[in-house]
Amino acid sequence: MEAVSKILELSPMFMGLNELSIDNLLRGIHHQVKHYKRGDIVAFSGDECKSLQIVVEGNVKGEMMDMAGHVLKIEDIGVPRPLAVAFLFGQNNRYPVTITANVDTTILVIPRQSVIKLIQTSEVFLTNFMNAVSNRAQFITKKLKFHSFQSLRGKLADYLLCEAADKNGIINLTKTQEELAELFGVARPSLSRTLRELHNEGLIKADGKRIVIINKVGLKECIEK
Amino acid sequence: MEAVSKILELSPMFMGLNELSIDNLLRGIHHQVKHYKRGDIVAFSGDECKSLQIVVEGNVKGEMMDMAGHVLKIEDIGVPRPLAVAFLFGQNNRYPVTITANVDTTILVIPRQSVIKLIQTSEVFLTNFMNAVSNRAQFITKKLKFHSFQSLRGKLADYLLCEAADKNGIINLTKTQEELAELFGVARPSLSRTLRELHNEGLIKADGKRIVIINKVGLKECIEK
DNA sequence: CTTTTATTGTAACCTTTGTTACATGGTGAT
DNA sequence: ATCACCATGTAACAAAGGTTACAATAAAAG
Repeated sequence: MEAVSKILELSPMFMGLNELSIDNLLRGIHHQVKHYKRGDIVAFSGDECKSLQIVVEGNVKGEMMDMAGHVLKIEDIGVPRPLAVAFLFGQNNRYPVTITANVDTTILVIPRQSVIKLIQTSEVFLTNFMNAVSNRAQFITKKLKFHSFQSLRGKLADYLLCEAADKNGIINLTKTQEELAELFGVARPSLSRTLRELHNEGLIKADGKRIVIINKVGLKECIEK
Repeated sequence: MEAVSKILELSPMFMGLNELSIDNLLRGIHHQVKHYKRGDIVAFSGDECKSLQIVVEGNVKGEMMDMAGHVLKIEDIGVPRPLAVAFLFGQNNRYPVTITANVDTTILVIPRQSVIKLIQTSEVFLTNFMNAVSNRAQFITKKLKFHSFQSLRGKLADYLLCEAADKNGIINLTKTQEELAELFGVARPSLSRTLRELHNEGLIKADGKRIVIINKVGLKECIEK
């Protein structure tokens, strides 16, 4: 716990403030620290969002899901990033995603009222907060575009090219196909099939987790810009 | 022009302030008024977003599009709503959509620097701005969910049920099928087909622009919650 | 009241992705 | 080594939606 403000120094919420100032700020407001075990649900989609939460240890994932069990993974959030920044104010203060701890995780919880106090007290925090909310909107907008216009082939090409950037075309997948499929919002066999197609067409060489990009230009052409 | 602050009184950006205070605020900052003719492009997707814009007359639409000419309409924005609130700060200050004037339109333009000044000067404006950015993020999140999980059938059912709410099941479509298709991000004949299917299945009675909901419960079951 | 243009209906066919099911292969625990 | 458990590969088939093309209407313009 003693190291929390040290960690927060690097957080989008507190960047630009030094450890001491952060300590002082935190001392003036209500806040608590919560611990979660791997697999614990931090927040359910639809829950009311009453506090700003900052991951100070471990990491969590946020995913949307429907009744039929379809999952769309939005992102992983690790140290020292905030959760649900864009759902603390405005008119719909409910988590749009379910937040699950990927590993044992510690989260700093700052209630809305205290966030307001922080905003009023620290101009730096205000600026950070505003930027963070804007960044969220921009991030989600990018997702919307990605999922609305990109075919599975395009999504995969885009992903592979990103992963391979400055690693001269060699990728070692860290995610399972199941995870990737959720990230793209598709069924796992579909992903597997498309991967195979890219392979058969000679654009990539896929062998388990190891993927080598053979034809970068061709792969780029798969992305519908 | 004399009426601008009167209009702004009702804007999400200035609500809670009276005409006089708004006048005073505006007098202290740089701003301009721009006029657009019906069909004019107010901003291209990808343009840098350097100013807050508020529609004071007419209305505009925002839509995403890809190279292949596919269009996803995001929304119409009319008096006295702001444009691009979430893209003024944060790291990616570029319009994610192309903004087009639906009719002759007048827009109040407030450069970023002046917005910062407004935020610093008026606590009400600050609160409004923060809420507006949050609302944007929430709105886009809802869209993402809608497009990711809902089949065309579901989108249509959802739309019809919303349109018919408190009009006891009778809808007079104001949009053309072309427009609806863009709103749902699908091809026009697909929309037409699905409409016909719902009709044939006895869930609705569709005759041109006039649609009557026959089986509300059945229609609700089309929505994948 | 025509003529023109925009909107709607619809069919045939194609492509993408989902669904289900099962085989294969790796990996860690006992 | 053996078992249990994932992750992966893959095939057959189904479903959703896109594409193209054209006919039938409706609406606006003259």
